[in-house]
Amino acid sequence: MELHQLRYFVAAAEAGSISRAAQRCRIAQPSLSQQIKKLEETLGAPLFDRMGRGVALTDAGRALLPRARRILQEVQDTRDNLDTDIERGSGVLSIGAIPTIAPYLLPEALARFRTEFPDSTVSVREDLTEHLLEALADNELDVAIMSTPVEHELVEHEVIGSEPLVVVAPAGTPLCPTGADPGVTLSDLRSQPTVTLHEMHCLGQQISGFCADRGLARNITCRTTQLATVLEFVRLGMGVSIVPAMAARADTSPDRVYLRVKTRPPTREISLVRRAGRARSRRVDRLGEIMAEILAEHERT
Amino acid sequence: MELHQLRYFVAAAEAGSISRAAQRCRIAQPSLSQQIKKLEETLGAPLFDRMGRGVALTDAGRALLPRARRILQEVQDTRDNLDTDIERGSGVLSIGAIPTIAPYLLPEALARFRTEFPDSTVSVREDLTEHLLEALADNELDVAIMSTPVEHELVEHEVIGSEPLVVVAPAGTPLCPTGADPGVTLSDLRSQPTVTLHEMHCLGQQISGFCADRGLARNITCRTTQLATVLEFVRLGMGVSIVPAMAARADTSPDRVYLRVKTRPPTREISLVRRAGRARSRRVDRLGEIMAEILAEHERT
DNA sequence: GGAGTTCCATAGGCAAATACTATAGTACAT
DNA sequence: ATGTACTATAGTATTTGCCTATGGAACTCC
Repeated sequence: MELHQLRYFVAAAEAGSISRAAQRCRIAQPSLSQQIKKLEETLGAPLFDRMGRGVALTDAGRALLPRARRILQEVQDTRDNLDTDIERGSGVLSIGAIPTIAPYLLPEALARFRTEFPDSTVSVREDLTEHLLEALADNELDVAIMSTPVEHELVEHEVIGSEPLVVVAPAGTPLCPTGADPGVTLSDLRSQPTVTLHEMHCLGQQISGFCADRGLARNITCRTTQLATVLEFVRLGMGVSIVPAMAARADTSPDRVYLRVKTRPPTREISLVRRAGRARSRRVDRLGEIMAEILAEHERT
Repeated sequence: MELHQLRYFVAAAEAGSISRAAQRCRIAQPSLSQQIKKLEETLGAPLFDRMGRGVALTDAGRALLPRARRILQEVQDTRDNLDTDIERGSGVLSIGAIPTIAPYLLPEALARFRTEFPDSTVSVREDLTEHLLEALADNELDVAIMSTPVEHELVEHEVIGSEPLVVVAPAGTPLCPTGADPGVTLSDLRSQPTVTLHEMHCLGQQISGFCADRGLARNITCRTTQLATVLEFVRLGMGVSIVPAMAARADTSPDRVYLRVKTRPPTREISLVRRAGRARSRRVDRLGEIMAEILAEHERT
């Protein structure tokens, strides 16, 4: 079954004549006859009654006609609307994000994104940096959001913002005696029991790095693989921790307090990562801008 | 844009590789490359990013993918379901009927028909016998319901029933003095003012024929082109008339009485008429059976 | 009723399009 | 740096669709 065969079939059905249909299709009559015949052979049923004067649909032809029209219409629609579809960002976009960013940045970003690209379907994958990089290299993802630096030859990144890491402590912690300035220094944590994120997360590694850099040997009592678990331990008074500011923003519990680091505050850099060599995607570009805006808003407040 | 190009495109998008897609499509890799290239040219946009290791969709490719899948699905559905569609009588059937039958027989017949062929679309044309015959000859109609005899070389008919013609008179007419037997003879009409249907209708001609046959010279006061108009004149006492029994059945007015003709009652024969040389249509056959059933029911009551 | 016209099917040739083999070029992996 | 995997290109073979010519059947007109 081929598209031109369907076209010829519909033309013949509408014209009631193979000759006239051939004229309208601007081909010779035998060509149209031949293609109709082929179509009948592939479908296994005669489509027309031939009778000297013109042709008339059989039951099979009557059944095929609306289907053929629909298929041809879909093809025409594709031709007509593909440019618009591209413009409007139709189709599936696969986005990756690391677990310490995804829940805090993606919902807001994708909400704004969807208002701009209502026809867009987004597929989100939440995974560790290294897995996301592999997925990008394998073209399974169109873009990923993660924290730089990243190490991968096939991948290129674009910094879209940064955010401070802050100290989280149980409410009523002796770390913040005065209400005037709730800041701390990292060395204030030396005496504190500490809950920390597993170093499988890049954030866990970054935090370890900051502490080592500043000569802080932490008293780690617990190491978990989810930020949500870290926060729950903190709430229960098991210790303090260091978490990204976006996690602090999202926290509504009265049982935890967040303290900024006064001197040399640690930060992490957030980047949009793409497979090198791929054409720019309007939607990916725009998603990066949206996330940059959100991070900038965070920084201002 | 061709179906095999869409197939190759979808295969390449799903495989993420032109080589693997070619394997799955059981063609050589350069052939698939070439067809993708042609598709890109006709659409005016690159569909893939090529990068040594596999291919990845561009914005245009992402937009095309769902449309291509839909088209291919429609084609597959057509292959898979055409036989079922034929069986179930899908598609448009064009039916003709003369005006003195259509309103009395078609609604009931098509109601039953639709319960048997719910996917069927029916197009009804109401016209005079000669026009219907032309339409049949031109294959504009699949079948027509009319009163035999019909004169046309290209057409064949099948009698599906017959019905008596009855006398209609204003309520309180002196024609039926006794309640015991409401029948009349045609010669009873001799003294009556008469309303009659125009002879453009075959029924009008048939009635004239009957009267002439029986030596009845009518006193025609009015000649109209619609049975409904005839009946209205009768209601107002302008005269009596002769109408088909199916019109009597449909009449609920208390202002008219219907009287059967006792001796040599006139009847008309009702037939299913088709273009000669066309393959039998299950739906047309069944429609004829349904109408025959209805006419038989009429006769019994 | 017969000649002419119209229409569809078949046959054979031609051109275009598609598929194949071979190979070059590029990116990635070891 | 070499080898492997993948895509693109070139050239050839084959298929396929379209064309012209023609035959046969049906309808029309005289």
